[in-house]
Amino acid sequence: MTTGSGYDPDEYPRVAVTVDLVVLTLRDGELCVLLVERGEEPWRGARALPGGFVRPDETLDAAAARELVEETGLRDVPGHLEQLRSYGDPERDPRMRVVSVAYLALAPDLPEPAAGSDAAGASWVPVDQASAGPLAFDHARILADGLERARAKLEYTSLATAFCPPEFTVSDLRAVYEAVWGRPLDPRNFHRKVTGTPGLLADTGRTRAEGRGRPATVYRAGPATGLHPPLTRDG
Amino acid sequence: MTTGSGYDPDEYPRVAVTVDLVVLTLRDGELCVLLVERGEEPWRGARALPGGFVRPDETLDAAAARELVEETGLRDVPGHLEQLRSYGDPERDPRMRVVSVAYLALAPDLPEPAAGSDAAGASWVPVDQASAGPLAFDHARILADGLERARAKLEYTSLATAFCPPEFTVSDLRAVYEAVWGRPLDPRNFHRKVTGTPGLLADTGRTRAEGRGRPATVYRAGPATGLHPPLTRDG
DNA sequence: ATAATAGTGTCTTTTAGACAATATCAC
DNA sequence: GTGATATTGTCTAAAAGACACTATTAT
Repeated sequence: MTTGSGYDPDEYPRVAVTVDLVVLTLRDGELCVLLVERGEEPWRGARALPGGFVRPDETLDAAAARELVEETGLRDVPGHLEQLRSYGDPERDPRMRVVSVAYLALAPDLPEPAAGSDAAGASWVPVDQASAGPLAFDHARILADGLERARAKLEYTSLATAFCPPEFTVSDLRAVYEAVWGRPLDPRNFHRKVTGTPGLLADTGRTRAEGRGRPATVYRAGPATGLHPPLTRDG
Repeated sequence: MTTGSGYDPDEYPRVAVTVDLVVLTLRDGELCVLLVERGEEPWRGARALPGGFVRPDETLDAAAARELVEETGLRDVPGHLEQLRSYGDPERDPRMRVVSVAYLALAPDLPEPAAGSDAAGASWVPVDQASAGPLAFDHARILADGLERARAKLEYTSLATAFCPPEFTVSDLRAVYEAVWGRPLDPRNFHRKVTGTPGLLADTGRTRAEGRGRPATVYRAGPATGLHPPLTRDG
């Protein structure tokens, strides 16, 4: 907005603004996205990203945070939430002009949305399956953009810790990278890398035994937000 | 958009959607941004980013491209145009709820907008000055986000060539990096780096003498879009 | 003991960055 | 010639990636 000559709100076309969410989590070492099943036309029965209208006095970030809480059925969703990009092709929704501001959320392993709650109908779907099957509207494109953003940001930020619970081991963190990037990493080089990045990990002084093998040191996320130098996914 | 139960368009608040442009160019080796002076309230007399309403049957990208042409007064604007992010705080425009989808445009040295044209009132302002002085609405924030995006993308993409005319020398390209990052780079290491990146530069076989010194080889932008490995600005 | 996972050390290759040296122009 | 810019080469330090090796657990 703008230079333009005076305008009357009524001159301008009605546009609806929504937020759509790409919510990613790790379940059993697999990267999953939260999808809902549409109960009505258009795209009745198809899977879609969760989302909804932005309310009159709400910021875009607040609308995304509200939808995230509503659709997961959790009071407080830990992790990370950031704006992804906006989608506004005139024909993306056949009912009216809808501009959607998409958000990317990353969360640690969350429970399956409860059947009785508002979040019923939402479920975690492995991203490979979600990307293959059809999705409502332009949500396949939004999901692809969200995945690419997540994959890229793991390279040069500490974002992977958003997929972990408050306390985690280096192996937990490596499992995040392997799931998001879809390829195995060398445990020894990975360990040296992340423990050698100042401020990334805060040692709790404790260890945790997970079945066989030497117990792993337990860390919390440190204050660092960037990775210098970055981890690389191409290799 | 989503899951929700049926809705009537009239239930939802009227929202205006605009595009705002952060148009960057190099003038005399200085990074400049295109600003307009507002002729009316609110923010009458203040400088603002160019922008305008998205038309009913227009994609967001098309609206941004149209505004770019209108505000520069050029038929065809070379360079690069990409979506930056959206801004939708309820109070960002006192007149009504306005969600702005910001775009980032990078262009080679463009002429001063002609006084008689539609683009009159627009002018190129050095970014240091634009960032310092007040801007209308939340445009200071949008400008800062655009600059950060441009600075970051020079590291790992071939975007710098968008600031150059179709044919350019390695020195021209280096001048882009130095202007955008605001720091000098070693000409020798820079030369080795960019000429050694496959697909970044296409040799025209010609050279060009610019005053004193050995004539430089003239290149065109090659097919490569990414830089592997990246150039680094912290270094 | 054996298998499994955690963590350390070592080596090679690649790259960044500093900077010497050479090439080709204007003057 | 001198001075300026372009381009190539050389050296050092840092980092990536491969992988041997040690540490600590369960069985």
